[in-house]
Amino acid sequence: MAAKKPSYWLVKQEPEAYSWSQLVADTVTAWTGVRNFQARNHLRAMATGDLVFFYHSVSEKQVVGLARVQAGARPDPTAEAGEEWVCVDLVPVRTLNRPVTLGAIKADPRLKELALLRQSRLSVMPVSPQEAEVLLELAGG
DNA sequence: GCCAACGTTGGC
DNA sequence: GCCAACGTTGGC
Repeated sequence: MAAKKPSYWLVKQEPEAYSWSQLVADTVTAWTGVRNFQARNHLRAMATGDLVFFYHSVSEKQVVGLARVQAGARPDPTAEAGEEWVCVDLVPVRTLNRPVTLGAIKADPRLKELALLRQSRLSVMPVSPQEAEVLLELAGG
């Protein structure tokens, strides 16, 4: 049976809280602490092998890396008992050749529907295959 | 530092 | 169930 094509996602984090370089150093991290229902639903929809753009918010405002979902959603160990938050395990794939800045994303009409622009506070969001292709192109391959 | 967007909380 | 108040996020 052929492997299912991976879906693409984007996660947002302030580099001061947890940076891409920290993920590279850790080699794997549990993406815990998401406390928003919409973001949680996106986490739940992630499958092993899906690819995840890593965006540094606030101080940098740029996509800096590409990660992969090592294991799909499982209960978030940092959640209070009785709550139903989930997390996924992310591993770094590679650092982008060139970071893709928020300005560059805004300037590209092909990315105008990107959830990052339309819902600035959402921290986990889907990226269409077409949008992923554009992001990778802007990142220099 | 400011402010807009938006999610949550609590009074009614 | 509505909505004002409040807290947080994140761009500028």
